[in-house]
Amino acid sequence: MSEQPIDSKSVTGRAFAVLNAFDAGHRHQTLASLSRRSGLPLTTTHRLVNELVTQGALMRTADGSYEIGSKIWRLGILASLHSDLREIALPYMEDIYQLANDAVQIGVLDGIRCLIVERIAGSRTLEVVSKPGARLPLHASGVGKVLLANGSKELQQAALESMEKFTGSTITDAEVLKKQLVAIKTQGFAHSQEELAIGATSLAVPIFGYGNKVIAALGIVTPVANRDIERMVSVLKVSAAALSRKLVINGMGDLSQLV
Amino acid sequence: MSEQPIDSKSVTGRAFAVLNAFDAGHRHQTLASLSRRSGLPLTTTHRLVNELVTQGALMRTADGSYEIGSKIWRLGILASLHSDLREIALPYMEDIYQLANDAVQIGVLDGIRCLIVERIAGSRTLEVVSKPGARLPLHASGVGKVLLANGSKELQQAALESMEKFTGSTITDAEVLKKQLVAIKTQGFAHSQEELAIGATSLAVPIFGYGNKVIAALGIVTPVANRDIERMVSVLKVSAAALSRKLVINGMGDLSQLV
DNA sequence: CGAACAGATTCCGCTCAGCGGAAGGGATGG
DNA sequence: CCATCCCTTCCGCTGAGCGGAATCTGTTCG
Repeated sequence: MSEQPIDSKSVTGRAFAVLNAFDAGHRHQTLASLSRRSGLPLTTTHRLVNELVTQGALMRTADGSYEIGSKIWRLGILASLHSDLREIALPYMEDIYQLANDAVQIGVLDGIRCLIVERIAGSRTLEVVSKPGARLPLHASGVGKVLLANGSKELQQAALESMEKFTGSTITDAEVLKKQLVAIKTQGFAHSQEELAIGATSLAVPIFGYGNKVIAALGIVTPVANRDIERMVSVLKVSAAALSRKLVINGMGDLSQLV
Repeated sequence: MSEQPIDSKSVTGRAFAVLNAFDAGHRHQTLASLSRRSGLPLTTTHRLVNELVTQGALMRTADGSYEIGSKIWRLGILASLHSDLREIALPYMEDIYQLANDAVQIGVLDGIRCLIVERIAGSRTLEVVSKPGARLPLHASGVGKVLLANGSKELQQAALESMEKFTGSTITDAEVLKKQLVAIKTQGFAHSQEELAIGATSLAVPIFGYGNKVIAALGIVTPVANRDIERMVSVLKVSAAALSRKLVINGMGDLSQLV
């Protein structure tokens, strides 16, 4: 919520302080707002913003506010995190979607959160809780749990220390979660029932890279929990296995693109 | 191909000169390559690149080369060009995909090209000719023709002057194309048969914004031309109409996000 | 195996681009 | 009509950024 800890030393640092003022909840901002959120003097912000606009990194909308420009978007899709994964994974995700008609998503580890890198959903699927770019908590989402269960000791410890409560079903007891993580690792899938949002149940399985290291998680989100879990887990596992193989073949078995 | 015309005046200008050195064909680059393509001295590039890496705008891969970092990607998906359109359009695209099983894509006008902003395709659809971020020629693609047919006189003139030949079927005669554009505008759909790539036929219809202004194009790409065109055009038109309405309702009837 | 090359990195003194306080417009609204 | 908020322009000071030169590393030749 508050000011970002920026190093306003270099110009690029300042420029990115401005850009970092944008997030999912602040996609349109006024100059003054950018100044406040970036912690930079208004005049400096003004100059930087103008420069960023001429570069196409920012856009001025009709109402005078600013938003991220198409240049940044076009650069962003070149990031292998997105580009490579998407190209390879989307077809498999489509196939799952055809079967399940639920939202299908892929997440990777990003700090102690799960970054949703790709997601598809039709018009009949439930409201979006997690769009691409969203960073879900590890302890309260299907994809998050998969990554957590296969993560390092340090990661687990860090995650277990900060378990925010989202719904009545959110697990906040470290011991309970620990047991679940063990089960998830042995059974090969995670289940989250309204732990992040009411009315959203999710199922997720790991995606493997080089040396069978877990590099991402593939999951679905269902409005209600009345699905045949066994069957869906099988479907997910089959897809994940095929996807894993393809990723490794295409030299993408690493994906250490975590900020 | 050659050096970009950059204004290396401001630091941001230089920084973006470096970033602009990346494109779909140059996703991984060495420092020297970046220096060459950006037109900046090696030392300067070196310093800028290091700063961009600390900002998370660039990433250094295992082999020492650089690529676009996740920070840029995360910022990019905040661009309304992507975010808004995607959120609203994807469900409709899914529905079309379910019916047709062909690649479905949406493009907007970007200079004298058609920028693919969203695209979905399953594992059984044909090889990717146009991923998101791709900039297709207006005269040789379904979506492009739709935008061109509904574009300004100036746009048409500019486009008609630079008609590159891609396949044997690519239209390069301005008069022939002009006639087609008239037909496209009256009939409300465009058809392109192997004009951009062999084995790729596309069908596209306009998406309307405020005041029935054409703001984007919705199209499908089929491996072969043996489809029932009439039927698919109907499906596309129905979806485009619903999508158009929804876009206007959600205040996105403008989309003048063209570089 | 040493020469020649291409890329990456560190160093450093000069200078001009960037800085931001101050002041001057517009809007909105009480 | 004054108060408040946001945006924009102006301008003199200064240190951040600049890039040539030198060094280091790894690769490809004859």
